[in-house]
Amino acid sequence: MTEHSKVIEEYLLTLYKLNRAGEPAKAVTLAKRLDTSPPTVHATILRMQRDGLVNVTKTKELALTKEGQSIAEDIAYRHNLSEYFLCNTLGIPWYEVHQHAHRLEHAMTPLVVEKLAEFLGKPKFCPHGTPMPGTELPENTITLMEAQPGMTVEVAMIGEVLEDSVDLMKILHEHKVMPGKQHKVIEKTEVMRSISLESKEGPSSLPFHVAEKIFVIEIPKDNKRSIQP
Amino acid sequence: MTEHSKVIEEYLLTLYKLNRAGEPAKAVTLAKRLDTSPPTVHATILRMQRDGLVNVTKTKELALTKEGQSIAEDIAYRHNLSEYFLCNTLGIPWYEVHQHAHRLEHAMTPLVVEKLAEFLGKPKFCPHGTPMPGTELPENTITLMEAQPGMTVEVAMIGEVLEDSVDLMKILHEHKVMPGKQHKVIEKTEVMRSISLESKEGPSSLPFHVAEKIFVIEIPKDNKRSIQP
DNA sequence: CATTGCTGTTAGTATATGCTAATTTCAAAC
DNA sequence: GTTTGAAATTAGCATATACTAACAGCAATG
Repeated sequence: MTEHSKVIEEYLLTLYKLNRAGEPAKAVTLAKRLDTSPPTVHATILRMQRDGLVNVTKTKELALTKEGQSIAEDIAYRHNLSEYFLCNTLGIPWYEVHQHAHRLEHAMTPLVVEKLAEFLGKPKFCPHGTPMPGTELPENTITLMEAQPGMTVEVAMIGEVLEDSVDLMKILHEHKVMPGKQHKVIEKTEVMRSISLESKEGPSSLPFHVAEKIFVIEIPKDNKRSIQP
Repeated sequence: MTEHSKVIEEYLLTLYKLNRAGEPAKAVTLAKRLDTSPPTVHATILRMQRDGLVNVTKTKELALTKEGQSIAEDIAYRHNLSEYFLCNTLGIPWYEVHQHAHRLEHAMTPLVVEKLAEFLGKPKFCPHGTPMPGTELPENTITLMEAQPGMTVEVAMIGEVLEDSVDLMKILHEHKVMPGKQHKVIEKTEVMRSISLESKEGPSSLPFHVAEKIFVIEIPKDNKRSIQP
């Protein structure tokens, strides 16, 4: 487990997140996510292959090697732990922590990670509800897109893709669309391509492409208890 | 105040520390401190001049510009704040924190710095006793080299140069030569080129070149109160 | 004053990371 | 099956950061 540059760590983390989101890990996707030109991505992937971090399949899919996977999980952990710290210890709003954690995740030594995890009480989820590597969302998690009108749902996780836009995150925050909060699904209108919700804090409306990236758990009507602590 | 690379930040911080230690800031010194070849240092300094971070005097002294100085102070602050956090919040031994802070100092956004400072209660000194930029050691601070046999002194600061050697730091720790601890100066032997001390925890002996980098305050015999909290 | 030696500088390379423009490849669509 | 368009790749270039080897400059020293 050699030391890798910030750039390589970013590539690894992005591939890891694509995998978890079930999206195909191709070079173009990386280029878009990382806002980098395709030739640059190409060159970087060559180096990563050379260094045994990824394999490229015949269909040009990028697959993390054992080593690549393990490093990626480590980075994801550092990222999520940082977010948890920034939010719960320093009091930085949950919808802003991503960008700051993005810097810290590459600067934490193993000892710092270990001590920080202990200090925080070994949290299992980041403030966006993303499970730390090794932890999974409950089996019955669905996307908000899959929720039916009439259902009451509790937000479990805000998909990591959404974290990149602070503006969007802030809107989610204002409408209390955040982990642990419950909302009732009012309707899904094809014309508007949006879903309307209703919560204690008031009504809100989310476009389909956002709803697809929000993960929720149905709360049976006779039991309104929160699931994720 | 543009964004600067880790490398440039390191150069700035090193120049800042040389200034504070009263050592001449020449290219060779940088090369030694940063463990980098002279040509590399040369090239980097050219870029730093180009970017308005340093000026080179006729005598080849490197002087930070206003901007360079202000960035350097910022980095020093992030470094010291990180050390304080790692030591006092996470419980990492004071003699080990330097290396870990060394990574973090380049990864903290202004908001994180601000919130962390608040969380820690705006400390004025790092665990080695180094004052944060804007703060100074007491006027009557002297180096351990300057202390005379018979004096009782309280350690105020372990010079930053010493922090680079964890082994040395560990030894200082074992002999309780650390900020806030009192020691009695027993003798200075030219032959051994070392100073012997005596504290509640027992005797110790420090070579001159180390004693030169340890800053202490004389404690009058009729008043054994600690000075720096 | 000439020599010695540290310091600074040039020359020549190497690698990682980035770009644009141009070209190739390949599968999907007509 | 040929066309077409996205994806991958190649070519050519730029910058920051590193190195070694060689050389220049200048002050201290004999």
